Amino acid sequence: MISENSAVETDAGSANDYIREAIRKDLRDGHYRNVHTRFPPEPNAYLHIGHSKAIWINYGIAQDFGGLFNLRFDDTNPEREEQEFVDGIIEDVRWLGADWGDRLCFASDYFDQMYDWAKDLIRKGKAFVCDLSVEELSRTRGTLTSPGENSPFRNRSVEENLDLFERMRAGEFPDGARTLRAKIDMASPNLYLRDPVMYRIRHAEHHRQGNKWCIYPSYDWAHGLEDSIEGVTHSLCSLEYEIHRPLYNWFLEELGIYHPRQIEFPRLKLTHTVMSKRRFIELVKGGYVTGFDDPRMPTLVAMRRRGYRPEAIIEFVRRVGVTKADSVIEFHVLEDCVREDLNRAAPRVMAVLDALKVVIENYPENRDETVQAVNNPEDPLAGSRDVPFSRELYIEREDFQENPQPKFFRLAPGREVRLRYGYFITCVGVVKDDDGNVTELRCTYDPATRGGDSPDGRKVKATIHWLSAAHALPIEARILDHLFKASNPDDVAEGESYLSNLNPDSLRVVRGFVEPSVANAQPGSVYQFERLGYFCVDKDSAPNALVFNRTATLRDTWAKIAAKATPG
RNA sequence: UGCCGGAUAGCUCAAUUGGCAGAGCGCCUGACUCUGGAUCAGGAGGUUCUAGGUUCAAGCCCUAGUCCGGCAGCCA
Repeated sequence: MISENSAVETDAGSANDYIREAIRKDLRDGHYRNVHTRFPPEPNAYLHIGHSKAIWINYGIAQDFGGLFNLRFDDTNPEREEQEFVDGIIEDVRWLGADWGDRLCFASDYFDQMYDWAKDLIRKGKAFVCDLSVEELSRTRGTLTSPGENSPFRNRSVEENLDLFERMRAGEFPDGARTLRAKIDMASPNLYLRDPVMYRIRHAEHHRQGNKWCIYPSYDWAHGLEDSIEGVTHSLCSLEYEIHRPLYNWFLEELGIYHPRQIEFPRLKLTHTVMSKRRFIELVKGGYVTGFDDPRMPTLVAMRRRGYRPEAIIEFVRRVGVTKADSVIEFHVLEDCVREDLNRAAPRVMAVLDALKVVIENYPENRDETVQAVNNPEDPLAGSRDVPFSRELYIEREDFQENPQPKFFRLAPGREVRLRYGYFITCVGVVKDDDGNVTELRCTYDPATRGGDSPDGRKVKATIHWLSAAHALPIEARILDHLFKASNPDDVAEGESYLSNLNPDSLRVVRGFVEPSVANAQPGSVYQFERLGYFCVDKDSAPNALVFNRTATLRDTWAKIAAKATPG
């Protein structure tokens, strides 16, 4: 149980923002005795990264104040909603770590109560049945700068309204024939107060209610009621509902029922992506991505598939914080959170994505051995593993330059480097094909440097990753980049759509190799391929055909050094 | 020619009641290192949108502007 005092005295965490501030004041002033929030998605799409902000704010605040959090499906429009999305959303919210206890709620469960309350409003003379068509209603609503006009049906008697409303519910009228409207003020500067629609007729099957109803409540009518019924204290929603708040309050006041407080916050916006259901569908239908869970999409299913962990997403929304300013966050902030999380958690493994063969000339032909490799230098408990070593190896083509540029410290003719956890090797020869392409390196190794240390104390300037060619497992690596090349996909020339900003290189498929220790890795497992980045086993992966998504790159300081060293 | 909201470092955000404008990321420099990663240390970076006003004192309060965003579904 939440006592009055415990709620007030609870340390609201390190986060301090205008919402928490307002809640603290409400508790201090005795407006509410506890804190109860909710996340109310409509089950008409998969959740995206933007929703994680709403979840974090609602759940995080409930947590901070020792309060309760509900997961509620705002399923008031049967034409858009499906069970598939209910299931998907539940999975996503749980994955993020929000805990709604036994309070999994559905707005549609309150339809009876809402209907009764609507009749109360009719009896009070505060609602009426209107016969205007969509077009007529739109025309008489007025504009942003001019008042609307009263509906000719505005002064129907209570009896007539009640009768008509009951017949609406009974299914006597076709879709769109009539609506129930609140009677407020057609001259209000706030358009949402100009006799808003409370019920519309929709002869449609609801994913939970079946055909029980043919009238459905509108968002404005339903939402405050849902909050009130559930005992929500603070209804935290995004900024576009700010202008709806007077209406939210009006319904609760006219009904005289328990009155939660609505507070708004700005939506999360990210560069290099889009965040609307309509566009998700366009991207999928147009074949620009493979589905809602394509790892390039900003949906949570996609990010999960890509290897992002909930810890990283929570950290991201925490960093973004809560303010009233509407803003766009750089995508790299998210990536930085992902890197920070994975650096801590991901086991290291060696993989070569652009293989160059190396033959160790002084290593016996028929021998192989194993060397010990540390699984995660950030985590002493992660232990170590055996990695096979033999005469023929693969290294990254990029780790060799025949004519090394300034500040390039890796392999070059005559130069010695360390094979990570292996031996020091020196390049003694370069084999080329007829076109002059390097096809193979001839090297020697120093047996005394086994494990990577030289007994004579000599240093090498670089350590590179490698694979024993005979033991390496072939993999497909999907190198992912921003879906849109422009920071703002809507930044396009006249007549063009955001689709012209699609990044043609957002997916590059590469054939590479990985060490045998990951042979049985399950989809979802994330590794750091040493020096290459973080990679996650994709769901398309099979035991003999491993597929990895590149979750994120490492911070690439070499790219900066190379750029500086290159003239021009 | 409406209503509502916003504007502080490159970006995202802080700044008790009006009381020395700070942090994270990014950037630069250095240290260290068996990932050119990570980590650590240091540094640069501000006319707090503009113009007035109140005050001992203004990012904060007042006035007038400027710019940006949202709003005219029987969507949520």
